[in-house]
Amino acid sequence: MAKTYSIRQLTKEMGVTSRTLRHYEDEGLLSPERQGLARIYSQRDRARLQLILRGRRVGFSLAEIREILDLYNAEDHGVAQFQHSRKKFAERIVALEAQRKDIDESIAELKLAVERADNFLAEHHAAQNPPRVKMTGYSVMPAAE
Amino acid sequence: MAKTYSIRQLTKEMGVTSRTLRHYEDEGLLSPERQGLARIYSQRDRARLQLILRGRRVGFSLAEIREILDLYNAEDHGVAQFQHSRKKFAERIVALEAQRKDIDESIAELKLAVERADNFLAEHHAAQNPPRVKMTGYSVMPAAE
DNA sequence: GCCTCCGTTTACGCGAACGTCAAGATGAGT
DNA sequence: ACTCATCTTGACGTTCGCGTAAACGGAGGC
Repeated sequence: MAKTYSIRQLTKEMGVTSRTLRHYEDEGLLSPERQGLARIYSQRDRARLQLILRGRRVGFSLAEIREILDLYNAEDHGVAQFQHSRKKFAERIVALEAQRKDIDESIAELKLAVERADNFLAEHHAAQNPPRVKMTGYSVMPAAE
Repeated sequence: MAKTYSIRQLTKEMGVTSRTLRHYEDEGLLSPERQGLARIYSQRDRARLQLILRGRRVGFSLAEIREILDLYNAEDHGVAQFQHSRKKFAERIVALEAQRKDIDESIAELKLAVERADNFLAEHHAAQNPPRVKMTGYSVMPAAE
């Protein structure tokens, strides 16, 4: 028999609440089997959940995630549908690459900020009780553009 | 005289509405000067706005952005404050790097999906009117884990 | 004087993504 | 049979990030 999961198991493993899983079900992102009332999650459900959560972490809305999942999930497609899917996927890729650029830039800026803090702390390590200090040189903002 | 911007100019340049700028001001993210009632945005305001918008694109909440901006912006810090800032910045960097990993994985998966679509379309290009086709091999989901 | 922009404040509204009760079903253990 | 944990289905509440009127204030052109 294929391995299955209770709702509790899955919430603990994935770090979400049961409410979240039910919400995803309401939104059509998951559709676990039932044993009576209880939900029984399959490996496939678990895999979908992982995709959903990663989608969320990269900023997709649940509606967007559902769309992607539907495109993946289709069992019965014509050529036109495949072309449509391909196009959608390609669009997502472009958006994600732009987002990665934003992230890289943010990281670079934060690293600069860390460096400046380190410099400051190094300077004022020997000095005892530096009572108050004005920011030197670099103004309030990192250089824009 | 340093260059300044009206609210309209800034909205057009940045692709946001005036409501958004006022909202950021309400939230303490911007504080443009005034000429009477009218807002006058400086270069610094513009730079901050760019940071805000990029922050939003990478998934920061306005509260988080304000915190980062405040850390940047402080004019008068003690050693303890600098240490605190440094720590916060470092945490953000770690989070962003994790996020970049998620993005890279998402991109990789979407590229696979595009490839599969291309394969399908190549196969069924010569064939006329492929009426209906079942997904072959790869199941509903990409391999989990 | 009046129109037309561009700007302002105040404030209610909204969709997304859940949180948070309330009230009950179901099975396992004693 | 009783308790207990774990599940269920509503259904209203909350936070965030603005959208969207409503109502008004100058400044410039005709």
